[in-house]
Amino acid sequence: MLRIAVNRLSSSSSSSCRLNHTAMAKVIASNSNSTTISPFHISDSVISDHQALVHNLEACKLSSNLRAATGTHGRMIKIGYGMHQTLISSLISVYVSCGCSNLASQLIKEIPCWDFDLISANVIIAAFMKISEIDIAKKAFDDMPIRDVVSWNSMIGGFVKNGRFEEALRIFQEMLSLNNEPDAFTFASVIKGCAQLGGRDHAQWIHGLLIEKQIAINYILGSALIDMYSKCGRIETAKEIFETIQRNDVSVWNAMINGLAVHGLALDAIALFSRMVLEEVSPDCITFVGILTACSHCGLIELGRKYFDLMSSYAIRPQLEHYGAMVDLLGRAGRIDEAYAIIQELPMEPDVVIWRAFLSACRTQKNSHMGEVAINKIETLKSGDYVLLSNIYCSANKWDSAERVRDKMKKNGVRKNSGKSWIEMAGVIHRFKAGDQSHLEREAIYKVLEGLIRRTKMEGFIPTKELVLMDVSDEEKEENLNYHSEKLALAYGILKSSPGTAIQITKNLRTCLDCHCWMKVVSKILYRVIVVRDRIRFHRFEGGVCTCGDYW
DNA sequence: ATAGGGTTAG
Repeated sequence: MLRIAVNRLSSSSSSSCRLNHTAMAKVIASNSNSTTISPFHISDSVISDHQALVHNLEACKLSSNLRAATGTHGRMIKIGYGMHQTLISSLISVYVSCGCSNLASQLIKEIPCWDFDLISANVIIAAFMKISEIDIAKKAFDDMPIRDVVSWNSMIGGFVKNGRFEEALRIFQEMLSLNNEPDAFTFASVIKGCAQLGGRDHAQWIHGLLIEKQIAINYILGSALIDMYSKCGRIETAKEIFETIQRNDVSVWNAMINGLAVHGLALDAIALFSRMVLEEVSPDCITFVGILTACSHCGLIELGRKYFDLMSSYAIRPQLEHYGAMVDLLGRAGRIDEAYAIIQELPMEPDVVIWRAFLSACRTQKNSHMGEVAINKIETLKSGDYVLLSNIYCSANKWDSAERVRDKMKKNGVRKNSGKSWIEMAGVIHRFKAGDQSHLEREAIYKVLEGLIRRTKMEGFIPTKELVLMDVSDEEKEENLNYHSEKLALAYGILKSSPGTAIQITKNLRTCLDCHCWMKVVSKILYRVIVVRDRIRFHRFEGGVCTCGDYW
């Protein structure tokens, strides 16, 4: 079974915390004789050693004070609490919140036998899920003699955070089958997972279950539901929910504004912003991210500028992400110089996100010179960066330069992540990567696809080969345009659904130019609506045109 | 001890 790519894992590790075990021992040793172990200076004579350590760890966690944490760790060992399970779990949680995942992992490996009490085990699951040490979290969960709703929620939420939606759903099903009652926390995570999956049946199912369990829809669940229905292509249902729930929290508005934005309804998003102000809900920094990206994806340059300037009247100072949205807005619209000017005049240091937005603009504008400027600013190049640069050279007909990028990528051992698309049929998610051979019905799927390719050719469709060179490794050479993942998913949809019904596909990357053109033609010759949700927005193909107006 | 809405990229 294929797995969805994990996008944007939230692992925050500070460079100052990259200690190995020996270093850890040194820090501990240097602190254990110190008299200022506790940030609160609790005297041992007043309370017990154990209680003092508990207090210390609480304080360390609140202040994210690594030095104090290692100091406390040292003291724990010194006074014989080194293997105390409750303290260990607290310490692990402190190390994680300090961004020192390696210390947390090291520590758990030193525990010879795991017999954590309920709460300690829950702490450990949450901590290791946070740093994507899924196997450790799983082991802690599996070893528990008794679990409560928090244990289940931490596992489900952890899987969702790490992009493993199928496992999240599986464990949720297991929770239900063992007659454990889900609560609002459980639903928030499962709804988020369904949002990422993008399947309408899954969305309907979890919403129905939420109603059946009579769980009150607070602003968190409300935002999650709006987000889910938007991302599953049911913007109308999202709007209905928005109208019926309490809207006094900004996140509900943000979810709705972003929902409209991913559907390319920038003007509706802006109208909602005005209504929000009328209803006296203050926009926050995320509201503006939503509005600016809405403008960006629709090419509304002047409106984008207007809302960027409007931020100050709400006392919101633009952050990197707002500047990033502006770079994207201008770059996408072909105003490379203005985008570059924004970066140069930043009141803070540009991050990789900014440079990637700029690089992406260089790609759409086929500007290899500025693309080189951008790529040199990105310290650790990821596969996507190489692919973008290679694509820039290809579209500028600089084949030898493209070749050099691919060689460099190979030399550095970077593999291109393949695009994945999936489609929900009768409540089951079917996943495809480019040239996928793993589906049970592959023969029928390829037959449908080849038939479609013939028909689109007859219709005069010419493949856009400009980027074919982007296939980076030898093994992937056979991945040609005809078998891109979205085409396979579409073929499966056509194979399995009745004529005339709409087909909805979800993709983990941006849709490619060739596939986009092709989908338009297919929608026309089959008289069918095809909906593709890509990484940033929805495309609705009907009668040979797409709702994105070919601007994306 | 567990939950919501966010910018870039293939």
